[in-house]
Amino acid sequence: MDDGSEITNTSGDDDSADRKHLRADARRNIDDLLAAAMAVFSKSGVDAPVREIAKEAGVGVGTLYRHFPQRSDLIKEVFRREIDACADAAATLSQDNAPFEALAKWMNRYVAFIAAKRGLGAALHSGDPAYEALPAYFEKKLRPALQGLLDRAVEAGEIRDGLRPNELLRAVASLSNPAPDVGTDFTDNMMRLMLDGMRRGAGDK
Amino acid sequence: MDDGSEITNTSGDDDSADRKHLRADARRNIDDLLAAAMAVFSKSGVDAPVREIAKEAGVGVGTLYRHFPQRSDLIKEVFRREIDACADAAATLSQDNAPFEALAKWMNRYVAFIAAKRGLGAALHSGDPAYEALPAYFEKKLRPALQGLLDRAVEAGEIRDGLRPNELLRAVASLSNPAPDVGTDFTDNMMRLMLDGMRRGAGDK
DNA sequence: GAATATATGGAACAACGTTCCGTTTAACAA
DNA sequence: TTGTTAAACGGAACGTTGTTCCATATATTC
Repeated sequence: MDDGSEITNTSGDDDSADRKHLRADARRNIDDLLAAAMAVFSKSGVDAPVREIAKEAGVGVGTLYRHFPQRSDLIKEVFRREIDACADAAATLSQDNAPFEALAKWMNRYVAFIAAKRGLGAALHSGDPAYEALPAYFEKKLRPALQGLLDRAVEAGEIRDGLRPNELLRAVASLSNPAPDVGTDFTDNMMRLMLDGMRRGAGDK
Repeated sequence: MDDGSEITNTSGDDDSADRKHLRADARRNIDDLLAAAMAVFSKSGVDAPVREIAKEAGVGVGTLYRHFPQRSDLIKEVFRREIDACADAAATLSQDNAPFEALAKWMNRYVAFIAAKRGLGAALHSGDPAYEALPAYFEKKLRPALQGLLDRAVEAGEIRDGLRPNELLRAVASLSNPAPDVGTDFTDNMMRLMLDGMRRGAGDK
């Protein structure tokens, strides 16, 4: 039943075990490549040429392919890290803000993450099996993060109960990938609308 | 205000005017190319190589590019024709069937059209300006077609009033582009559900 | 049937993802 | 420190893509 398409199976930090018996230059190059890929993707979209990423990282394409045998492996790893960062931000925001404030800030964080990824949606729906595991990872990490924020805001009586995190995530993802005919602040407006709608008693007169 | 990205402006058949002063072999090759493209797209998806289409049509790539200066021009023309055919089917179905039956059959026709186009969704959301005009053409041709079917079914008292054709079209398009984790008959099931829900008094007990 | 504008085919180009392999270098034992 | 060696490196080279170019072929017209 293992289709081999799971995202690098890192429950916690067991990839640092893999990294331990890597040569020092290899570890450094992997880090440089991921940083370069992140920069290039946000500048030129996920369709950016492999050579551009290698150049930005200051390594040859051979080195890139040694660590990421396929272009999609690099994309997946970058997204995995960004998803993790986005999920982790929930805890931090929750500590530093009032419940609803934390929720609102995290939603905007999520919007920024999705919106910055030009071409990600296209890649996900391309039918390429290399990306099949990404949506599952999205949900696995992001749903609990959002769930925690929702629970806290519900307990504080700031938003209403029964909101389904998966639906919110999907809705935001759709709204952040706007059609070409709508304005740029469309997403912001819809987000404000959604957040207002979530407030307790929003339906009352 | 003309952004030059409109779909070939064919109100009626004014492209046959263009075709008139084309050489006979050119006309024949254009037809062969469109037929070949249609066949290849449905067999290998819209990402199929240009050379494969040229070979299927029995012409050189030079000939293909003479008539369709960009790959996307060929794609757009194929879809324009299929959209037209789908819209025209509404009138035929309306004549040969009872109102609700015609509506149901047309919806399934639309589902088949969308589902057969592997990679179309990705192309539409790719951000490539070459495809920007397609959604508008979708709506322009398909909305009136569906509107007519809805009106007739409403007048016959078979479905309820107030259904918005744009929403139905968008919903069906989304449902026909299923995520990889759902089964193949997902779309059929959802379509049946929607059609049942449209029936007059579907909400009653 | 010649003259000519038009259309054709496929070699050639640039850019892409990916592979290959001669060279370099980090790691470790002596 | 030095020598040995497995690991990692860089970038030329390959195959496939979209697109361009132009010498050749062929409808069309008179």
